[in-house]
Parts: sequence; C-alpha cells; structure tokens
Amino acid sequence: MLELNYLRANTQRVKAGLRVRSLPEEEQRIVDDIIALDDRRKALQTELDQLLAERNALSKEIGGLFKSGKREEAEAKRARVNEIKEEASATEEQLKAAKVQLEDLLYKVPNVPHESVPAGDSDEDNEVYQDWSGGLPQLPEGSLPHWELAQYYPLFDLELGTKLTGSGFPVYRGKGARLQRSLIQFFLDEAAKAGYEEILPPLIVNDATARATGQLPDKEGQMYHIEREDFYLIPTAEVPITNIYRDVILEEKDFPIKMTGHTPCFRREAGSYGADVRGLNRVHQFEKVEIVQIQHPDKSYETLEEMLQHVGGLLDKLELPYRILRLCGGDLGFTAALTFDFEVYSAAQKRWLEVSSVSNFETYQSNRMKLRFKDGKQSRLAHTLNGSALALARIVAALIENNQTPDGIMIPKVLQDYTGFDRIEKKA
RNA sequence: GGUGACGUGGGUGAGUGGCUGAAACCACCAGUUUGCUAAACUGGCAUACUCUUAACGGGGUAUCGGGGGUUCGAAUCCCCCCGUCACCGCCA
Repeated sequence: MLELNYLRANTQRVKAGLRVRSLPEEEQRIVDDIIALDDRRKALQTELDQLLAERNALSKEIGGLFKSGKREEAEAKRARVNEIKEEASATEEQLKAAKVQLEDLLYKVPNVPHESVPAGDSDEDNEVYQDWSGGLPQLPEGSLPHWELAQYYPLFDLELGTKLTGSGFPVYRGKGARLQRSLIQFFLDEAAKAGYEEILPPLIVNDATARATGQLPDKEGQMYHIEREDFYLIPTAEVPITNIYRDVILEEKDFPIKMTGHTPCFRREAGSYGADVRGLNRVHQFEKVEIVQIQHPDKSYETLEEMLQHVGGLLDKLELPYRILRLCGGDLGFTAALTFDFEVYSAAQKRWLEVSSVSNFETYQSNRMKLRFKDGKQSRLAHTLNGSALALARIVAALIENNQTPDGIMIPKVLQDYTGFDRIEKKA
C-alpha cells in the first residue's frame, strides 16, 4: 500500500495516478477521505496517549503513597485512575476502528504509476517499447498449434489432466516433461550466472505473506485457498521469496539483494474463457522461474533495466522472436509502478503470448512488508522488483509451434545439453 | 495427534508485581591512548506512533512470541493461540 505520508504530501500526484489508470472520478474522493480519517486517527492517538500518561503518573504516585502509609490519598487517586481507564478504553476503541477503516481505504488505492506510464484503458493502449526487429517466422502450410501438436508428438496430455484433476492441469509426458525440466534448469543456471541466489520456497503461504506482496485483499479470488489452515497456494514464487525480507531492516551495503526460484504457480483464473485459454495458453498450474530484487530507491530503475536485459537474453538464447511492451495505466497491475511485458510470437497461433512481466513496485510492497534499510539514522522503505525468467507453459507452446519441421520439433541449441536430444519425433 | 519444558534487545543471558525500554557480557559504531596491529579506557547502540521545533533536539505512548484478562500498576499472575525443543505415536 501507499505510504500515508507520501499520500498526504502528494495528493495531486496520487490523484493524477488514478487518472492514468483510467479509474472513475469518484475513486479520487477516497484520497481526501483517507486524509480526513487520518486526521481523526491522529487526534484520537494524542488523546489516548495523554490519558495513559496521566494514568501512569498516578499509578506511580499511588505506589509511593501506599508505601508511606497514606491510604486515604491513595484510594482517592485510585478512583481517579479508574475513571481514566474508562475514558481510555472508549478512546482506544474509536482509535482501533479508525485504524481499521483507514487501512481498508488505503488498501483500495493502487500504486502511483511511474511518470513514463501512458494513460490508457486496456491492453490495446500498451506501448511497444521494443519491437521485434527481424521478420516474423512463417510456418509452412499444415503447421499446427501446440494443442494439436500434442496429438502427434510425445509432449503433454490435457485430457489426462482433466481426468486427474480438472481442466487446466496439463500432464507432461516423455520428452515434453524432459523439455520442461531442461528449461527450468537452464533458467536457473542463467540466473545463478547473473548473481541471483537460488531459493526453493514453500508453495503454500499464510495470510500475512499473501497480504504483504499484495495478493490479498485485492486478488483473493485468484488464489487457491486451503480452508482448514487458512493457507494459500502461491500464484507465483514472488510471494514467498519477497517475503523472506518481511520485517527486515537492511544496511545500505546489502543492496542489491538478488534471489531466484523455480516453483509451480497455481491460479484459479476464474472467469477466463474462449480461444485465449486453449491448450497451454492459460492453465491453473504452470512452472515458472522468478527473479526478485530488493534495491535502494535511487537505483531501482537501473535494476529494472538490468532485469529486462536478463529476460531478453534468455529469449535470445532460445531463439524466440519477442517484443517488449510498456503497460499502460489501465493494464498495469494494482501494486506496480511500472511494468514491462515480454511477448513471444507464436507462429502457429499467429499471436503474441505473454511470457514475462517485469515490474518495479517501488515502496508499495515494502510498505506492507515493513522492508526497510538504514539511511544514516533514519530507516526508509526499500524498493522491490520482480520478473518472470521465465514462465514455462507459454514458452513451451511457442517453442514447439515455431520449431516444428517435417523432421520433428527442433530443440534450440542452448537447451540440447540439458535435454540430451536435439529434436522430438512423432509418436510411433 | 499425546505429554512435558521453554519463548526477553543483533547474540548469550539476568530479571517473579512499581525504582526495568529492560542488568551484565559479546558483537557493532565513534572517540582517547598506543611505532603498526592488538589490547585498554570513555561514550553511543531498538522499533513504531504521536505532540512540539525552521532545524538540531525535546516530551509522551506502545512494544519482553501473538491476542485477551486480573490489578491503581504486568516482562513478571491467569486464559487462549502460535512457535521451538525433548519423549511417545505415525510416517516420505
């Protein structure tokens, strides 16, 4: 969530940010409501503190009076303290209520978009930041989308996943499974080379963790919830990995903190239908390697650029055509200040598939997470960033479509050491 | 899942109702002394909220795993929860 002090000091910027996100005018009133409520909270806090201070002083006196045997005086003060306690508990309740309301409102305000974010309503307004400079691959007549390729090649089986669980849970088999494992290995190795520490986190997290990175409360319906323990299946490794640094105060010399991890990701994807979700385009469980950085506020945009380079490098090595989009305000995630999406061209579907999203959250996550660093005597919130490097299912989709040949599905050179084969041939 | 013990500041650890935001030691930072290093000595060393100040700073409140209760007053007493450790049960 936004820092309250920032919001108070930059009301106009926050409101302008809401406009960039194409949120309705009445949303802007929330900003003024927050300030009014915070004023009330401060007044109540001061009132309560004064009452407690008085109570503490009197209690001290009472102790002394009892010791010196002045019972009557002590009793009189004791009566006064009891009055104060009544007042204090009433004030405290109002204060608690104000805090809860304030937090609820604050949770409703999305991050302020970076100044470079174009205004816009939807993905149609996203800006092409870096286009694909080569030609787009043209496949010969009779080329197939990946879900049809899976009928002829040992790759994956969607119906089988439906039998075991439900739709959207593919089962990868044979060389298809091996290809997945090879990609994961390759991505982790590349991240390690770039200086990221490898993390293997829990796949199930508690409420506090899901809240800190911003999945709760705004994306509640997107996650699988485990009722009995009140836990959530992670929708991305970002959640447990970033939370490693929840409630931590860093030293400036600790920056940058670079972590990577491979995990399955679980997403309910409620309300998604149609051609966009065919095959591996949108599934409930997929593998992903995530990169996360925690950085000094002055350097986080350099870091974002570095992460773009890293992701672009992976796609170059996989020889996949891609472009980079700068998301417009309307398409920007609730918690992000700036996001670049990587899209890979899927030649058989003749469309771009999103395979990575690289974002700077500035202090939006670190504020919820209380992730700070020492800046001289003061502590300040750090910046958090993350990106997919990369998300597997769609990479696999594009890879097998683009590389289909009469001799089989060709494996990019860089992966061959991992797969142990250079092509996938048709099923017998 | 059962039984028992325990949970104090960056670490070790004292503290069983007021004088304890918390001894002492270690670590860390600044300074003094000293051919260098080391040692010794002196001082500093939590976080959040809030009031006040132009600022430096100063005042107040809260925090001893979390929540609730008893009391004029709680790290200290009571209840619930969470966690750690040990033993038993179960088990990849």
